[in-house]
Formats: sequence, structure tokens, C-alpha cells
Amino acid sequence: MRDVTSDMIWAPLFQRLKTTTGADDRDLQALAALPFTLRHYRENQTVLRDGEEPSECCLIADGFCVRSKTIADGRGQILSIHIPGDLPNLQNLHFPTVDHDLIALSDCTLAFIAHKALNDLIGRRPGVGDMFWRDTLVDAAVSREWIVNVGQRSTYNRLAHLIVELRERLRLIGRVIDNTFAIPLTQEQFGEAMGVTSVHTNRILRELRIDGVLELQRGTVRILNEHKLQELAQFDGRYLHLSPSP
Amino acid sequence: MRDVTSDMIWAPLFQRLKTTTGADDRDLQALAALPFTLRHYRENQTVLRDGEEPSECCLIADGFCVRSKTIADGRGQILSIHIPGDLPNLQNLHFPTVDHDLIALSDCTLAFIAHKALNDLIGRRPGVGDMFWRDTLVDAAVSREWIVNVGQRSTYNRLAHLIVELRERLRLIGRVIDNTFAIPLTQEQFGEAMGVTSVHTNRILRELRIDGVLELQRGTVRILNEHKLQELAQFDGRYLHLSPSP
DNA sequence: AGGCGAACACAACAAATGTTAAGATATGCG
DNA sequence: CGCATATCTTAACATTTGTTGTGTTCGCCT
Repeated sequence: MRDVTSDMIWAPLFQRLKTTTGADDRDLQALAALPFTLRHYRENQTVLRDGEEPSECCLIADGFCVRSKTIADGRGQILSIHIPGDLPNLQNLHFPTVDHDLIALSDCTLAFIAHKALNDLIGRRPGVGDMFWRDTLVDAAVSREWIVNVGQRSTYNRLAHLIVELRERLRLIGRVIDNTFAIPLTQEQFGEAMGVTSVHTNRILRELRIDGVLELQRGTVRILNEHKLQELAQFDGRYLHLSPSP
Repeated sequence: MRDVTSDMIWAPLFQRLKTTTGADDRDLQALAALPFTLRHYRENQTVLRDGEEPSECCLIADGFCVRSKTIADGRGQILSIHIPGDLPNLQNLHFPTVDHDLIALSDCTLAFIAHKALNDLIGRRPGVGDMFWRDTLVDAAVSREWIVNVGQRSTYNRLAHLIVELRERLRLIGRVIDNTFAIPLTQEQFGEAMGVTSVHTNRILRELRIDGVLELQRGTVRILNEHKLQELAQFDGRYLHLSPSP
């Protein structure tokens, strides 16, 4: 396994925090000095299981994860998609249990940081606590937007919205090049994120392709018509709070 | 307007916090000593508007409110239903803007408490901050459960789940008597909460009535067959964290 | 009491989405 | 390289949900 520097671990998070919360450099340096444990996960491996009570928070250093819930009849719903720089179980800093699964979509590298270390740091540097606090609030705002997406938008528009949201978040960490970027979900998983079947996802993807809006092949999205995409997605990025508030 | 004592304002919140977070009585007493402004809203009146930056948090003392978002084509989605004792914009303590509307479903009495007063109190009594922190985390967990509800459950099961969730929350504040309780939504609004039309909501309600599961008349729910309801809702209340964690 | 508007009820038909099944294409592995 | 498996693609048909329209009921106001 190739060598990983602390820099590579923290870079996406710092890039995001600087853009969204106007982070203080000394807070970030203090964060980067924290001890962490790297763990690698393979595609489809479970990182956190519903009901667990983790003693660490994890930072996605590389790869994609999803939160997901499975109901009694076996149907699953993806609740959110997480990319490098995300802290998908920050809530466990103040709340014991996770109430969903966290699953690696692709091969992933995660850095685990002990709650104790984080809490100590927050005690010394309240700015770090504030950043994290805001981060969980953005997370909640994203969940609310997903309710709207699944509840009200047509599947055609819904997929457009999902893709634009991911693109904006990927752009923040420099993962969008020439209107092309990775969202390593299968069509079945796109369906689980939208609350429809894989067959229907396939139908909608074909329409988007035929209409010249976008193409998706094996987890790589290519935008063909930016204007049309915007029109379909009706994306209002305020909920992501992409710029620091006054 | 009849006289309202401070006790009546705080009682539902305290009842809930005692059950869910094992609140310290001195923390609650300190809360009850905070100055607040009472405001009354009529049915369908907007309490907070998308994009606003409130300087106060509100506590629902009496009545029901919903969070709701409207998309470009005019369709609306209800994001959550709030009952007496809820603090629906606690997030604004640490985050400036609201990204949805807050609307009174019925005639409502809300107590507004200045951020400054709350922050001062949290500084003096960290336990209060912890309680609030947990409260927003439960709020986020409810949002995630709604994604599952709208995305994966059949409308029939979805309505059962929605009603059981509300019942459990209403039970906490003593508003369930003899399997009967108020959820003052119109059928159209139940539809907006579930992501379906009012016509379809009506169909599903008829089925539930014919099947002897429950009855809904003008915002009053009566459970007819508890066992069947449970079976349909597949309700796992862990996400509400109804009992204090260890 | 009468009238008005909102909410409810229900039916007929249209559109969206699920189900099942089959073949095609890609990917990993021996 | 060739097999084995997962993913993608598509079609036909079933089911769910939306749309439109028309009465009916209820609560409120005068």
C-alpha cells in the first residue's frame, strides 16, 4: 500500500472548510496535528453499522461512501453520498449511536480520530467546534433537500438535481475537470438514492442521454448541456452554504 | 386573550427533555427563567420565511407548525411536523439563515427567545447546550427517516409510519388519549408530507378506514387496530431516541 | 337559517413507475 | 485467453399514482 502523508488526508476537508466557513489557519493546523488511524475499506464494505456506538469520528480521505437504511422488506434507501473531506459521523461526538449504515461505495481510505482527541481540541480551540457544528447543520440541510427531491421532483429532474448537488460538492474539492467527474454509484444505487428501481433509473438515464443533457458510464458523469441541466435541476445551492456567512 | 403562565409555555419541552435526555432540573429552571416574547399565529400564517436570519429561537407553546419547501413549479413538500415543546429553528443559534418556511398549521402560540439570552445561558450551564445539541441531532435523524419513508415505503405503509411517528412524539407530551390524538393537517397537507397528491391521500385513507386500521376526521386520528398499524408502519423508534442514552 | 368557500369523497382516464424476463456488455479471475 | 459474475439495456405487461372533473359535506359568517 502506498504511503499516505497527513497532508493528503486533510487536504479535501481543509479546502472545503476554507471555502464554506472561512476557517482559521491555526484551527486547521491544530486539527492536522491530531493523531489518527488509517483504515482501508473495499467496495461494498460496511464502515459503520446501524446501532453501533463508535468512539471515533471518521474522515473520508479517499473514495466515496453512502449512508443507507434498509427496511423490513429488504428495500434500501441511500440517505446521503459522502466524498473526500466529509465527516459522516460527526454527530457521534455528542450522540452515542449511529442510526444507519455507512458503506464504502468504492475502495476507500478513512482516517479515524478518537472522540477524546477531538473533544480536547474543541476545548482548547472553540473555533474547531464551531466549524464542526456548522458542518452537521449543512448535513441536516442536505437531508431536508433530499426529502424535497424524492418527494416532489419528477425522476428526470430528480436525477439532474442529485448530479448537480454532487458536482458542486466535488467542485469544492477540485474533483471536477472539463464537466466530467466521478460518482461511482451503479444504476441500482442511483435508484436507491432517488427512491426508484434500477430499471427506471436506466430509462431516465437514457432519456437524459438522448436529450443531450448528460452521459453516465461506469460511475463517470459527463455534462453535455449545462444550460439544460441547470433548467432541469432547479438547483439552489444556498442549502450547501458554499460561501462563509457574514 | 387568556393569560398564559410561564409554566404552560415550558411544560411540553420539559416533559420531552426529561424523557429523552434525562435533563437536570436546575438546567430546566434556568431555562424557564429566560425572558421570552409570546406571539400568536393564525392557521396558515408564515412564522419564518426561507432566507430569513432570525435573531431569536422559537418554542412552540401551543399548536402545530410545519417546515416546508416550495419548488419552482409551485409544488410544496412538508419536511417535518412540529408540536408543542419543539424548537424548530434551534439551528439558527449557530447558523444564520433558515432554508425553508415555517408555517402555522393551526392557531399557534410561540415563545421567542433571543439568541443572546440562550447563548449566555449555555455559557453558564453547558448542560443546556448539550440538551439542545442532542435535540438538533434527533431532528436530523427524523429527516433521514423521512427520506426513507418517502423513498421506499408504499403510500399505505408510509401514512401508517407518519402517523405512528407523530403519535409517539405526541404521547411524550401527553397528547394521546384512548388511541385518539390530533394531527391537524388537511388531506392535501398529509399528501405534501408524503410526496403524493391529495386525491391519492384520500384513496389511501379510505383503504385504511375500510381495512379497520384507523380513521381520520378533520385532523383527529383514531387508531382502530393497533396490531395492524404496527405491522404496516414497521416503526423502529430508535431514531427518536425516546429514552436517555447511557 | 341561508349561503359561501374549503375540505372531502369518489370515479374515469392518463401517465409514471414497478415487475419480470431476456439478452448484451463489461470486469475480475484463473 | 475464456469463463463467471455483476452491471447495463431493453421490452412487455402490471400496478401505482396523477389529473381532471363533479358532487357532497362541513364549518363559518352574516
